[in-house]
Amino acid sequence: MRRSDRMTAILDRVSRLGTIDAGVLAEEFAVSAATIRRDLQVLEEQRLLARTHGGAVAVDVAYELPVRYRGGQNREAKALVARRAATLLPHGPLTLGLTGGTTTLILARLLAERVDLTVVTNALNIAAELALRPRLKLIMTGGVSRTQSYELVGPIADQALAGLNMEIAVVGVDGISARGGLTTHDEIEAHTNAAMIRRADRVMVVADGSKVGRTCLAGICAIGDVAVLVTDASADPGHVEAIRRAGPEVVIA
Amino acid sequence: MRRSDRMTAILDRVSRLGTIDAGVLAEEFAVSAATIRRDLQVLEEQRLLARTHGGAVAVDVAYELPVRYRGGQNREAKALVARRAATLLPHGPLTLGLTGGTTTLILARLLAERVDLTVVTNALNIAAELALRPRLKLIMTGGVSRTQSYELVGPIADQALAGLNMEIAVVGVDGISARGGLTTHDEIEAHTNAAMIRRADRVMVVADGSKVGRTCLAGICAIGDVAVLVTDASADPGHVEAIRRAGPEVVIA
DNA sequence: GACGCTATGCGCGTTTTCGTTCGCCGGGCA
DNA sequence: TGCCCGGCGAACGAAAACGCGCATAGCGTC
Repeated sequence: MRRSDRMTAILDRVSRLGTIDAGVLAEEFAVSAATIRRDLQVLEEQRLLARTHGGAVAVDVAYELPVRYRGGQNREAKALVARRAATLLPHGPLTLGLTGGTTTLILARLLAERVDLTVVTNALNIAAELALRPRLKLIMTGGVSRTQSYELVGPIADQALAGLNMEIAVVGVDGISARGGLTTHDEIEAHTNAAMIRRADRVMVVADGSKVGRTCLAGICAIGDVAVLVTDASADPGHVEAIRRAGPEVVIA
Repeated sequence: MRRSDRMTAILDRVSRLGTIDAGVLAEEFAVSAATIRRDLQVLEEQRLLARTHGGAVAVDVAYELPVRYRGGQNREAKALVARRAATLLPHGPLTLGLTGGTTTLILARLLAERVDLTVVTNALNIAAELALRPRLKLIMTGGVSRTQSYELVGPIADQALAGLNMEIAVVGVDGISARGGLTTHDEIEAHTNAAMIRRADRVMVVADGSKVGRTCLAGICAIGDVAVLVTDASADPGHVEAIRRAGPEVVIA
């Protein structure tokens, strides 16, 4: 197993369990304790976790991962969710809103060949992907670029959204739960996502199982505003049931 | 198997799995590790993935958009003009507007490492190029995407620009002449470019010699609104002289 | 057939990674 | 107090991966 994969796995574990033991990690990855110590040191330098005697603990707020360690996380799950979400979209002319996120990006790629489609997005990577396709109409909100997530946010984005109406908004979130509603790591991003949701007739949330039941720093909207949640089988059944009772239809990809 | 096929396969894998191992790829495609490394290097240069030790991980933005319009034409001249234009920009904090165009794109790349820089642009390819640079602030106008030029235009763009002020606007045009002023082939694009010019203290036009003296369909603004024109030695001296008399300083790269 | 270009494989020196070993520190225990 | 012991940091060496230069082979053009 390569270093970057090991780092990803460590981050995944520490964010799920809250605390990890260096000895256990060494055994599990079949590497020496020194290697684990070096890994933890690097991750601590990047403020992705905090070291303790004998292991490490998660930092308070979930952190946005640098690209090199974000790579594989739940990639297949995201692709699965995106494909399922694509099948749920109606045929024929459609105006669609897309927020930023890996899952929405994959969905955008799947939609690239559709005709009669108008896409509104505040995500630069999605726009870059769709700008090549002459068959669909692409509208970007403006705004200030966030380097971590390629999203455009702020008053310019909000103002642009205020003048648009979408039939369906597909929203990628960092957390969704019955109690916390939709949440994300960044409060400005949350505000812009909320602005898009307000202009949409229906809200579809795409989130791989790791996001279900999680609550992050910034709230976007209440769970009742969501029409459909598309997730995968790794989602905790208890949380899924709670969300279902709160209103949204839940589709397991 | 040809190189391009291999590259495509690599991209497909990395986008599905999120992470790949160079050794596995070499074995699977029956080529040497050196070849795989070269492939990965090319793909990384195009920002289609990120290399790690022993392999690569997926990234979420494909930011090298193919050039749609007269890509190769006057390429050296455009690069020359862009480099000269970059030297004319003041040091220190600066708020800069950039319209779409090949020359402005090259200029954007030259500015990528600067600090204390705020860039306002309506060009998707420029934004995609700059989005990853954490040192500079990037603001996009929104708007409807034009597939030919990657520019965002229309009322959303105009509205976004109305709330911004730039010290310098760098404008790429299809034609500039003493009589016709600044012109371009598309009237909607012209309108948005004019909106940006109105919000700028100074206007700098970058245009290779073939544009000088030419007048195109849609007018952007009068020649008197331009502070500086940067062009190259292939520009017709008569037209240059006429422009100089009309007001703008003319710099030959 | 000669040529120029590109892709590929190989060899070599360099860098990165990882395991091992050593000494240090702090806590528990006789 | 003296001893042991687990975890930590630093240093060294081996192995793997890397970058670079060079030679070769395929391919299209003239």
